[in-house]
Amino acid sequence: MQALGARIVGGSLAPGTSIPIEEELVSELGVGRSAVREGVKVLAGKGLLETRRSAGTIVRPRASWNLLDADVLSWRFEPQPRPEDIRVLADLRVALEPGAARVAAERADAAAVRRIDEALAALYATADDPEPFIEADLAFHQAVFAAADNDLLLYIYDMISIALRSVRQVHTRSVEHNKETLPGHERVAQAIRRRHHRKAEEAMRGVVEVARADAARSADQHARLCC
Amino acid sequence: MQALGARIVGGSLAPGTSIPIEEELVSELGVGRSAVREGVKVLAGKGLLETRRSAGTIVRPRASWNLLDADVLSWRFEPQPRPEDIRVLADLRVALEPGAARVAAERADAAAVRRIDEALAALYATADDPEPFIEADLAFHQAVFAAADNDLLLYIYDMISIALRSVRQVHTRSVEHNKETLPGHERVAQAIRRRHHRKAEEAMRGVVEVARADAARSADQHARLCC
DNA sequence: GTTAAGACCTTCATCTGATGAAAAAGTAAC
DNA sequence: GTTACTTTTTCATCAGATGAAGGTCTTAAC
Repeated sequence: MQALGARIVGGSLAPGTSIPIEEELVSELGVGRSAVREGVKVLAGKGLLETRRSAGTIVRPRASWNLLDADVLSWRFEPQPRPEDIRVLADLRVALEPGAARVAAERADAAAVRRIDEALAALYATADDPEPFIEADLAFHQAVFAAADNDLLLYIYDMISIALRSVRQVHTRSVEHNKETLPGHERVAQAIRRRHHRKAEEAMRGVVEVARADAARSADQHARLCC
Repeated sequence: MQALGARIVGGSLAPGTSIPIEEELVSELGVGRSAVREGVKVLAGKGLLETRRSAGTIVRPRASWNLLDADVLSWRFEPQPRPEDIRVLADLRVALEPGAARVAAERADAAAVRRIDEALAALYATADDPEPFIEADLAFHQAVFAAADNDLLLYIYDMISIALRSVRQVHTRSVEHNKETLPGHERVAQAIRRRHHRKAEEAMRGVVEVARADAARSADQHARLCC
């Protein structure tokens, strides 16, 4: 399943083409027919494959893939995310997070606010330490999504955080840079605490717009350095 | 797969409990062991199940389900969505769509703008006809998401539209009501056409806030009528 | 009585072989 | 050239066997 999935999402098995027949996969991957069939069925369940009797198994068009499946996201971002994917991710955050912060300000109960404040404290506590800071950052944003009391929204953020973890190595975040982001996060937390949805949204927009600009810059540098 | 998935998402197989062993499912569902195993594997791929050797197969906690999987969403919203799920869906649109419209205004190319205008025309053309109007409405919002040039965002909307199709029967939309929503949609299209991201966002917020208020009202009425 | 090592049992994991069904491809008749 | 038939390919499903991993139970030593 992993082998096939990574090949499809990675692009070496293009949509529309048919994958080797069961028997060939058995010998190629060195497993039994049952294993092949179960793997193919799982990938079909994720929208990557479609099996047709007597016509083989073909790779479905990208439009029908479960793009927000944890495995599919990993195969897409894991080894080295493409610059285009980094843009997509940054844009998605800009589109989503301000609105999520707004709903969080509308729906947050006392416990949710407390968890956001704790996450904010962890952010301040780790500002000098790049690695833990990234985790604290992810935890802060997750706490905001959790405050919106909406499992679909929280699920989307969890998938985004999978991708963000893969992208973070591209970001060359300095300690100074981390500290600069603290006031923005503080404003988000404060607005949610005061149930001020407009301010929560604007504060979060500030945070993710900065992140998007950073990502664009990092992607540029990265492209210049390695190519 | 369908039978088990619907039972899990529907709640009659609670998280943490173990499902019947393979042999029992074989006789219960009237299929072979291979079919059972393939189905269980697919559900495991969607995060609903977890198999452990010698310990049976258990239902995973809700937090690890692929909530934005098309099948999982169908099982959740299909027969009759719960009022709580309608709220979740309406909140998700409020959180997501204004931001998506903003990014659409930033990224839309000429072809994307044209497709939005076509969808808008279809909206006007079907305003007197409730059923086609709903489809035109879904198509308009999809065109906006498509304009953002972001496959993850578009995927999220496609999943939302699956849920919206199930919810629409709850909405008792009148022809007058439909016509009242036209100016809002017009404003969204115009703002995107003019690449005015702030206005696109505000216009879309107006549209989805109205939809949220309608949904809340309909859910109330529905609850009163049937219980 | 307590404890720990060993046998045993349950259950999923995987392989293999066989049969069936559906669709495509080839073939022959007209 | 078209149509109807046959063959082949390939997935769908069932059934049986073996293996591995984890839990449970017995039993014997202390």
